[in-house]
Amino acid sequence: MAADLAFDALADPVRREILAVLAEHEECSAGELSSHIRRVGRTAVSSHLRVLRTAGLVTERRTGRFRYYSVQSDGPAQDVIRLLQELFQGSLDEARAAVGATRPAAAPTGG
Amino acid sequence: MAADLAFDALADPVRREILAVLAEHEECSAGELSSHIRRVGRTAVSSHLRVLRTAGLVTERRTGRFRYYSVQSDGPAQDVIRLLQELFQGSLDEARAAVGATRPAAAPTGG
DNA sequence: CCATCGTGTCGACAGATGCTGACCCGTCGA
DNA sequence: TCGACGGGTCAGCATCTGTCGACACGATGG
Repeated sequence: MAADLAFDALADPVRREILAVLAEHEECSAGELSSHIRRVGRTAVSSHLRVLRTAGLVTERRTGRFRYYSVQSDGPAQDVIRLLQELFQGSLDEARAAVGATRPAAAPTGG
Repeated sequence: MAADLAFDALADPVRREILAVLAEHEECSAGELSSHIRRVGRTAVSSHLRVLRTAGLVTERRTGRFRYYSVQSDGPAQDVIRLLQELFQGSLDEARAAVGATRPAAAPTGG
């Protein structure tokens, strides 16, 4: 299950920090990211970025010699959230129906 | 943040399996749990149970020489779900209002 | 009281993971 | 073409974590 990779990727605090930075700035280059994440070096950030990409939690956009990363909301991330809701809010059908939008990709909303 | 422990606890597939069993059976003794989780021994299950308890994802109820475990939906589990929604569905105000009881970013109880 | 059962905990070991410095590749500017 | 810069990858090292076997402890039953 793709969610496996995602859960694993989300377990690391540095990776969650990267995700948080990305969530705020919409899009960041690898260098910008490592500037924000001062607790570890550029190499480490690069490694984490790879893990996040493999897990399908972020997407990469290459432009010239820069690589811009951004959060990928649809896909594994949604699987994780849904799985968690099933586990901890097992009878939240109503809530899920209410939020409706929790549907994965295939939506007209550009990503 | 309490969610840190929870994220860490959720990263292990065996622990997620334990949670899944608990979600289905409502409540299980340690022995029952290790019967369902055949992939690892009783000792390992016990260790995982400790991690899950420390993370606040399950609760223990002692009766005689048995210990019954069950999912603890409120607490860290909700923090995790909320954090994930902020990260990946940043503008889910409507959804949060629908499921109710959730506060917007601004970090609630300092923790 | 003693045997047995249900469980948690300890010590040891193997495999996984994160961090860093060094190195290689591709792009941009002179 | 050459140098500078952005950025990924590799090898090495320290540490963490999962798993198991053995053992300790409280509870139940004869």
